[in-house]
Amino acid sequence: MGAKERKERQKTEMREAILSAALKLFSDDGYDTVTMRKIADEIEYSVGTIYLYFRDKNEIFFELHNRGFAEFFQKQLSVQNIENPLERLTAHGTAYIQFAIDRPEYYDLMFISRTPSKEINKNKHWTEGERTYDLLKLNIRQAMEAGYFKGVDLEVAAFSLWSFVHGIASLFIRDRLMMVPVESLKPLVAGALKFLERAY
Amino acid sequence: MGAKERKERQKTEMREAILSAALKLFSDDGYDTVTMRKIADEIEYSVGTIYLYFRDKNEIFFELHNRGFAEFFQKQLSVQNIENPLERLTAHGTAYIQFAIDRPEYYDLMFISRTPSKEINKNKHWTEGERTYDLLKLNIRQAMEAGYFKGVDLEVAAFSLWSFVHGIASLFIRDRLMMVPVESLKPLVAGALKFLERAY
DNA sequence: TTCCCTTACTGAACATTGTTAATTTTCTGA
DNA sequence: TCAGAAAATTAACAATGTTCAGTAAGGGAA
Repeated sequence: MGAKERKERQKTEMREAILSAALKLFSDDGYDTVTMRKIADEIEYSVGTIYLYFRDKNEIFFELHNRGFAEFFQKQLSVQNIENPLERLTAHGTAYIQFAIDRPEYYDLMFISRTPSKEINKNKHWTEGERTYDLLKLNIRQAMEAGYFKGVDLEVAAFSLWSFVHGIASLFIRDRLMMVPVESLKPLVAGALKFLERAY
Repeated sequence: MGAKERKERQKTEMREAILSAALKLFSDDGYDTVTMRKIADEIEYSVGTIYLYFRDKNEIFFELHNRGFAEFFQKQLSVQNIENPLERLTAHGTAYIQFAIDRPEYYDLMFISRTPSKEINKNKHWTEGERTYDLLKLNIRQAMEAGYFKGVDLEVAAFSLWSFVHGIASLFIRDRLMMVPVESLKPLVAGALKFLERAY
């Protein structure tokens, strides 16, 4: 009598297949070259079928945005075992930027593209973004307890640190660093993170 | 015998008209809603005509990008009379962010959108961006002479400061600041700039 | 097994986009 | 005035997201 359950399972499997296909295309050539027809070809169904599982293209990209965050959050957590709060914060920043470099399409979708922000604006609540922000605040709070950020408001510190790493990541991803030679990018980023420590 | 000259003038006037029309549409509803046909309607010519004056849509947006920079550079220069290097740098940052808030579409086109970066990549040289970057470096150098940024590399400092303000601007423009209430945005930005001063 | 209703899927069609090229209109200089 | 050049138009093309009438498949009851 598991007919209903099987139906459910098939439904999620199909959604899964669509998302995987979209992700594949998207990682290969960037998300603005992904078309509904290409996705349909990839899963070997017709275009119309996709619309039985997703309201529209935005919804697909919003789901991919969520997957990006899942992977991102893993990476973020991997530095949490570092004892020294200062070191941990900088490692946190490095991991952030490294994610942007390794997974530029994901980063773009999560923090730059307008595509998912329309979806986000509907519920007026960006769960994934907030979770990341909270982790950052946690690490800053612990650094504060260790004597850093004297006289600095927690919100201000979190906003500043996030803006800083996001600025680096998004200038890189959207190709606005032509004036710095590629080979000096890495030391520049490391230097910038060291520089920011002076404000801690 | 000024026929040739008149032709030239008419040509630039037409380009001008097209750019103005594009700018109008673009400021009203955002650049991704601007279509060639809407521009054509606006200037009361047919679509094809636009292609006699611009190679393609990218070229139009690249020109708008240049205009954005002209306005931007004006604003940037307006803080150059401030004597104190520290104050001047922070005013520089404030002016940067204020431009992004006042002219979000321009800022987006100049520093975020992929549209003009394709055009930029052709000559492999981003004149407008470099000019801005040089002004920033000038101000940092003068702050260094006044004793700030001890032991910091000029390139690192410039990269850091730019990333910082760009991070703020682009998170704002691309709607990724849902977790901060609108009313606290202004003090947050001011606080962030003050916070960064600690690293100077 | 057979029948029928629900569910799943298809694919042609639509409107909108940037871009092109053949055609028509306008201008210009002898 | 008129032929050649320049400017402008318009229909067309391919690609896009999305919809919907039609077709196929599935599954429970007789």
